[in-house]
Amino acid sequence: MSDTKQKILDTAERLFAEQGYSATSLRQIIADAGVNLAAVHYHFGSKEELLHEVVTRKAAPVNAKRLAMLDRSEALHAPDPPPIEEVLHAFLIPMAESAERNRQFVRVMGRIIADGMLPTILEKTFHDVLVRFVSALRRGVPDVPDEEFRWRVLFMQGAMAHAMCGHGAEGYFLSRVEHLTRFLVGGFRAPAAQPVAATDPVEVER
Amino acid sequence: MSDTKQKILDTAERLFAEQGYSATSLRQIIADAGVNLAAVHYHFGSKEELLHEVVTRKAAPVNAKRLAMLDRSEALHAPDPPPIEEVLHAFLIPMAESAERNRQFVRVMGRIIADGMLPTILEKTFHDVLVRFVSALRRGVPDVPDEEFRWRVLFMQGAMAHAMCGHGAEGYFLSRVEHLTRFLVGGFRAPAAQPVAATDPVEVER
DNA sequence: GTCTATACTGAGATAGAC
DNA sequence: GTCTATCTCAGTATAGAC
Repeated sequence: MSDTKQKILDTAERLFAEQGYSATSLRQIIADAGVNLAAVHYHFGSKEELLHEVVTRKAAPVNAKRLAMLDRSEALHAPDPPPIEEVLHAFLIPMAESAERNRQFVRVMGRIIADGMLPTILEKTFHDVLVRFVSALRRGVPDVPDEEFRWRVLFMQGAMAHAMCGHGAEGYFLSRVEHLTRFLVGGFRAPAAQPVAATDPVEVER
Repeated sequence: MSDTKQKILDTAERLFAEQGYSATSLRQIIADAGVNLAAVHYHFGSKEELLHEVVTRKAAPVNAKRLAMLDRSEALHAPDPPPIEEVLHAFLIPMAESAERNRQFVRVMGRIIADGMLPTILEKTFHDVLVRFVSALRRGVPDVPDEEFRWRVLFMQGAMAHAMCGHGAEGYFLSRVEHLTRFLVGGFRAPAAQPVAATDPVEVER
């Protein structure tokens, strides 16, 4: 990789982590990196593609570790599905460990979410991983109907996103994983389609 | 309210719902509304303030209904805390009903979240409501330690945010409320601070 | 008080010379 | 591959008409 490209990537990662994606202009990046503005578009095409490369460069090893942990967990319990605690751990712990080693990465991710770039980046970088983990979770809660399960996956994504960028994104990420896992396990294992509020007087009245 | 101001608000709400906040330029709004660019800054001061007024105009009655439902629920169960199912319903149902009547509002909210404007808008518009509901929830799960509870509130916010803007934001919002309530109740009532994965072989190995 | 016309600054993107 | 110059479009600010 050319020296120019490397400098752009490193500088962009630092500034995105410090200020967020939208708040960081290409002109600031190229000034700090000491390169020319057009070099960004030559090497990356656009600001969004630059962000994409910043993310994937760090996310790739995390995702590899996630899949490795999931593989082991599935092999260990085969032919039964692994308990969803383990599935969630396999997803969350590699990210948390990366966060301890490289504080900047998780901050970039948090900033992406806060900047609303999540859907674009998420689909490009995490699609394959998500598919694997969602199907593992699916096998772990066989009693939950399909539609309910799909909703719960969506709720889980929201909870994870907030967990990552929430206030105090500095502190011990591994302890946060424990909190989050307990919460998600409770949510996924909750009884499905029970008329929870059938006798709810507040609701009946409306 | 002046006709110009009204036209700007209506047009902005429609375009924000259709395209999102960042993707909608002030120039597009004023072109569609048939007013002058400077009128926006005269009446609202900035694009962000315009969004703020678009949101509060619709959110105010929703929040009022939320608090009314919570009041009734608390009075009904006093001196005991209301079950968290009812608290969550009191929060979610008014928004869902508003969504059925005015599809555009919930789409604006979803777009705000997707655009990352959530923290700013949320604090300004929903702060008081959030305080009331969080303390009601707190009383509903007395066994959960404080720190764990605070995390769960954060996870809940994330799940709610995703639930609102998630794919299929068109369909029956009220059924979505039921799915979400069950998930959140499960998460909040999950056993706290249990070493879920203490014997997790995948984790022990690291 | 309201609104119009216009100018200012900074953003991302691009064409073309070297 | 790299860089200069330029383009378009954004949000914002101001002067002044009614």
